[in-house]
Amino acid sequence: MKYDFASIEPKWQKRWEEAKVYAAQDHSDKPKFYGLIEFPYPSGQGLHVGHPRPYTAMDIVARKKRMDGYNVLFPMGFDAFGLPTENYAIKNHIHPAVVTRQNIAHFTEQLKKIGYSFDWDRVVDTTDPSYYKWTQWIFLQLYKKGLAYKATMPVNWCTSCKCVLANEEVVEGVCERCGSPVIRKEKSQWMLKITEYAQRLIDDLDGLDFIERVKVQQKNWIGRSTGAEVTFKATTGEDIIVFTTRPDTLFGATYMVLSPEHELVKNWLESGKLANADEVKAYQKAAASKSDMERTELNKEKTGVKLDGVRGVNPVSGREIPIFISDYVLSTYGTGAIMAVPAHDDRDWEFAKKFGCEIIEVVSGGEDVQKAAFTAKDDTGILCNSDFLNGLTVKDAIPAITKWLEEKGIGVHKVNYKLRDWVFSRQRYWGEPIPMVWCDKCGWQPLPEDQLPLLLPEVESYEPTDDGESPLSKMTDWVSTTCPCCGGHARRETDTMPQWAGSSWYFLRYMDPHNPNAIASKEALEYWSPVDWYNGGMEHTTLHLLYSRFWHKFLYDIGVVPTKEPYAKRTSHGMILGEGGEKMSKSRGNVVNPDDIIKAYGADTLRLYIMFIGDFEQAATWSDNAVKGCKRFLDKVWNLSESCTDSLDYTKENEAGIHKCVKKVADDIEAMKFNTAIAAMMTLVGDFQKNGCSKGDMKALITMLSPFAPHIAEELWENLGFAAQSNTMVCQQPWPEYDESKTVASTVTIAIQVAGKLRGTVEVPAGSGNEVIEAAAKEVPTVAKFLNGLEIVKVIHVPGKLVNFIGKPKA
RNA sequence: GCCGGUGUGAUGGAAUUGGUAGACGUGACGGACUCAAAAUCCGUUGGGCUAAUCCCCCGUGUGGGUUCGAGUCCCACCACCGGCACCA
Repeated sequence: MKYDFASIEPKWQKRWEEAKVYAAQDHSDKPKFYGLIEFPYPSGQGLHVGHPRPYTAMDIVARKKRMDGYNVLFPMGFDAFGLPTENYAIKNHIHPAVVTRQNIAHFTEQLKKIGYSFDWDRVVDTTDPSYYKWTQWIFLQLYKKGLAYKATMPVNWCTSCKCVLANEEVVEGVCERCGSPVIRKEKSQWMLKITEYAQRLIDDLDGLDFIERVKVQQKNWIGRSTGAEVTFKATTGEDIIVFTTRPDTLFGATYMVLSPEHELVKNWLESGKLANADEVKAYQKAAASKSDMERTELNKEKTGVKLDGVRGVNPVSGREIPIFISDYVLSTYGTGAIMAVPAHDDRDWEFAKKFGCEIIEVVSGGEDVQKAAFTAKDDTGILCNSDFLNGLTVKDAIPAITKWLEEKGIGVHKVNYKLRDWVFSRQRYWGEPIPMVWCDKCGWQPLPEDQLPLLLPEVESYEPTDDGESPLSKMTDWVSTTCPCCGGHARRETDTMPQWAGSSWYFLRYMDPHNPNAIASKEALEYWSPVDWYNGGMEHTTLHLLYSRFWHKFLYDIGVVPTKEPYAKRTSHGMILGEGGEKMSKSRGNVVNPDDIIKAYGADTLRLYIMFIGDFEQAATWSDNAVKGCKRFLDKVWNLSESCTDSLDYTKENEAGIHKCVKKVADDIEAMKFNTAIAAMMTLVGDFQKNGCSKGDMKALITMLSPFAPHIAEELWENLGFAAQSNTMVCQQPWPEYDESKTVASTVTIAIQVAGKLRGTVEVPAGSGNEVIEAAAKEVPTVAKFLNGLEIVKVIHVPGKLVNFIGKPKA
């Protein structure tokens, strides 16, 4: 009989589903394992080969854990709100909900064809009102704790999506999703105070088993820096508070710079303090109209305007210094104002050169500060021209001056973060409505919880508008409501939540997906938390992964979830590139559709290849040819099952190899080295072909293979009679036993080196003593040749591996 | 500029963490089977030297170093990839 994957695969998919073999148990004496992969956005194009890489990896892990006796939760769902669906709906005049339903059905069908062991009874869909009810509920809790607030500020505006973006969604000045330019727009937005959690988001990384680059990237993004806030006086009497990481250089502050949007500038303009008001206003206007792209452009020459009529006073030297406004000082970081120390900061130096400001060296040890700034922060710098700080190292001067400033009441130690609050409103239709109501009398009021979910209304047109109003604002019937506080006339918030809302807590819903009374029951949360292993893409490190950690910490604080962190372990997979090593894309025409591979070779071959393709964490290049190698391997396994002997014992020649393979594959799965696990099984199959094999040998092989290629494994399990015998499927089997003593061969090959160079090998009985090995080694002709004329001064033995003779020429 | 990663045959990638570099797969070449092809099976496949699949020499981005021994550790550099970037 031939290996007929096309009939085998649907057969077992059906049987698994009917027997619900992959359903997670809510109550169990077994230890629990919660394995999670990032749920997909169900796009119209369906799955591409990038999806199965993480899914197959976690599926193998989940299957292995079941074989190890765990109660496994391995769920799947759909992150279905979002712009592509909305845009597709607009173009094709179909309601986004209908499009979403179709896409989810298509994805589900495709995923089932690959044979994943998902618990299909726990599917979540973020667009389902019974789901987003709880997304809205979490928002209300955030609001009640003061962590959601409405603020008017310049925000990122995508010119193509016609929608605001979070900082995390802007990549190099363009929209992360569509690549269109992002401009700054003053808008009133719902914000989430993620900054309140900045320190905890850094600190709690320490206890987590996350791959290092994820931790590093999150820390960089949060961007903690320590320094001091120092109060300067303006000659007009106001305080100007600046943030600096180098309070030690305070004596070298020769001018100040405020961001163009700084409050004091407005005040001075309004009160007529500035002689060059027109010039200042013109600069403000120019800065405001710049896009993010222009503002962050590299090597851009510094611009700015000196304020005429107001000066600052250096609080330590008492000197009057000029004040500038410039867009190199950001209004959104620190206090929006800096003291400029051109001698010891590159940016200040550049600005000072252009505007002719004084450069005073206050840290010696570098080159001439008139030629370049000396920025070293280590012990190489010694303070000078700094009164009582003179002679101190930078490291010592920072705490000294900070203490002094605090005593004098003109400065405080201060920590700042680059992380900004999360801009949470979107001016689009296909998202969760924000459950807030505006009353002219009572202000913003949260919708009472018993009115959740606040359903997304049916609308005629969901087109975004140029003026930045949500499509929902046109639904006057829906918008118009009563105030929950005073009962008077009120208006609903018409913006919706960003895509990241639903995905910030979905892993909790899997624990108890149908609960109408809570995001999940206390018992379910206690039992399943935390996620034991979460695999996902690096692209979500400073988006979804950070946001969901923030939400989880908040839910922990209000007593909803039992753990501080949602995910105990985080791993990440590399991308699958098209043939030729380029990113797969429709325009390049190098997209591989998993359906085609399944049709031609079967799902098991697809699974095997996608895991064999290379190092799981690195990018890998797709190769149609290499797929065939995996198919050939499965063909060999199939043929062996038809030629094996009836014995249920391991064949003597294969026994050691099987035991080694059992250990190797188990270890490799845990370490996500699926490629070498498969290679080990390929080698074992080669041995079976050479030595012949028994049913018992095949039983071990099939069991090990089953997490990787589950369909063929079930079929062979049945064909060889194991199913009838045990009345189980192979996926319910325990992992084969490993006995180290069985792997010890009777002889070992010892490498022989002379002066560290390989000169031959020798076969000796296992456990031979050093003398025996040395004697045997010296007999080897190629070795003897090199030892001839040498006096051996030292012999190094590596047990079971190697012997190395060190000699010197005989006198 | 700062942070992180990677660099090994024609090719995707292995190497038990300092101990026989190139496992396993692909491709290529040779052979068996076949009228023939496909499929399958067997063999060869880093470079040099050679009659030789004997032996020897060279070989893991480059240059140094530590070590009996380095793809692996240290120092300096080069190239590519990713993240952050006027964050005071």
